[in-house]
Amino acid sequence: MMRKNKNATLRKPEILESYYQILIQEGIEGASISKIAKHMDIHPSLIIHYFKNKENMKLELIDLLIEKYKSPDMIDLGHIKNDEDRFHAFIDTLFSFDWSRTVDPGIHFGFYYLSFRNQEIQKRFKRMFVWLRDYIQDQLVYFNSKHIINIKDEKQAADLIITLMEGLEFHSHFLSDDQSFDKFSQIAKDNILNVLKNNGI
Amino acid sequence: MMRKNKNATLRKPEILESYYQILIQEGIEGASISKIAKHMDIHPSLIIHYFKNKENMKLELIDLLIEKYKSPDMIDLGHIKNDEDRFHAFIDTLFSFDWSRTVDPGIHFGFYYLSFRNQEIQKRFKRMFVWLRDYIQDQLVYFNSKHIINIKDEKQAADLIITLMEGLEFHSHFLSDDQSFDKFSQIAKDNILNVLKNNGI
DNA sequence: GAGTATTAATTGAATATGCAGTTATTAATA
DNA sequence: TATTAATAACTGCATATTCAATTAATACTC
Repeated sequence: MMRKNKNATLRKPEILESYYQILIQEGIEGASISKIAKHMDIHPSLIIHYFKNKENMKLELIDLLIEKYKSPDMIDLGHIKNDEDRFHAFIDTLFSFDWSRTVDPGIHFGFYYLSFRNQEIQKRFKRMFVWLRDYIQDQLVYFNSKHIINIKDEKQAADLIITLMEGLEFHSHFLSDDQSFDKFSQIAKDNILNVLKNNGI
Repeated sequence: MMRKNKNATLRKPEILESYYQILIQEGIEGASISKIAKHMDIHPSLIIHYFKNKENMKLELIDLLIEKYKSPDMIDLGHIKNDEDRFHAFIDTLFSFDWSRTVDPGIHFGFYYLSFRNQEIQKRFKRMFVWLRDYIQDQLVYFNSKHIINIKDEKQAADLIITLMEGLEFHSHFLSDDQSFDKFSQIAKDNILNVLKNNGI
């Protein structure tokens, strides 16, 4: 059996991808180094070789997933020239099923949970949420200046949007019967549009 | 050293309380049977004796915490006779720090997370959220009939309130600087009051 | 009410398993 | 040849759970 040697730039993403898959199947508690290794048909030590320890691997995966979440092609709406249209596309994207599922919600949740006890993980998520808030705020400032919306405090509005976005995740997980994400997301969107358009904040 | 024997009705809640404490300190991954036993100064086998296995113990703790969350003294506002006052007290309670912290948020989150992979846990939380939604809906129906609020769809309004409540938890965890829960909760409340009072849903 | 049988609570010791991580060795590559 | 990739074998440790033995509390009888 020929042994294929690869280097870190190839191997590390491969390992992280397998880690992610095992994570989906087995959860955080169940995703052990040996299971990942078995899934890749390599020796467990090789994973240690590349990441030194499990904690590092975990953090690198979180970094990767956050970058994936920030995925530019989803939120780049520059091709829509009409401001009103672009505004609606913007809101639609924020509350879209696709974007909320760029990362498996179970995994997302798991890492959120870990952030309560792990400062490094918390730091990363805080950074991500601040990035998101700032991004939304910037957009709102623009749309406000163009009188597409009518608000006084763009930062507060951005906060409210994030609150609704995250609450929606929750809600659709626990109160869903069937095709509920779209329905709930519509309620949330109607609400936020009402706020933004009619000087509600 | 005298050994004090207790019976199941005393011992089981004791164990669950210790489990909860260890859970806060060590997280779900770290809360092992032996750690719980050590904390109580009893033998690990005794825990198995009462709960048969760890999974059962987990489920029983979740049931206990959910009952705690439904704590009637916090949401029983019958003593407030004026409808308008009671309505505001109702909203204040839903978005209050105290209620959201009846259960340690880290633990709450941890079990939410487990519900993605554990059907039994998911069932319990779904039941809890349906209970909460129904409860809120009933209240809204009453306040609507008394013209304290003005809405068309009480169920949708209840859904939106839960979305905001849960989103608030999130938000305050990840976007907090200092005294932020109250501030964010105020934004959420202002928003929902605006919706409920002005026929926004 | 003393003594005894029964049941429940508790412990002790042991088991098998899986875990993350270490060290040493071999193979490929540049 | 030097460096990196990969494996192999192994360590120590913690885990949940089992089973048998022991102690305490309770119920029953004389």
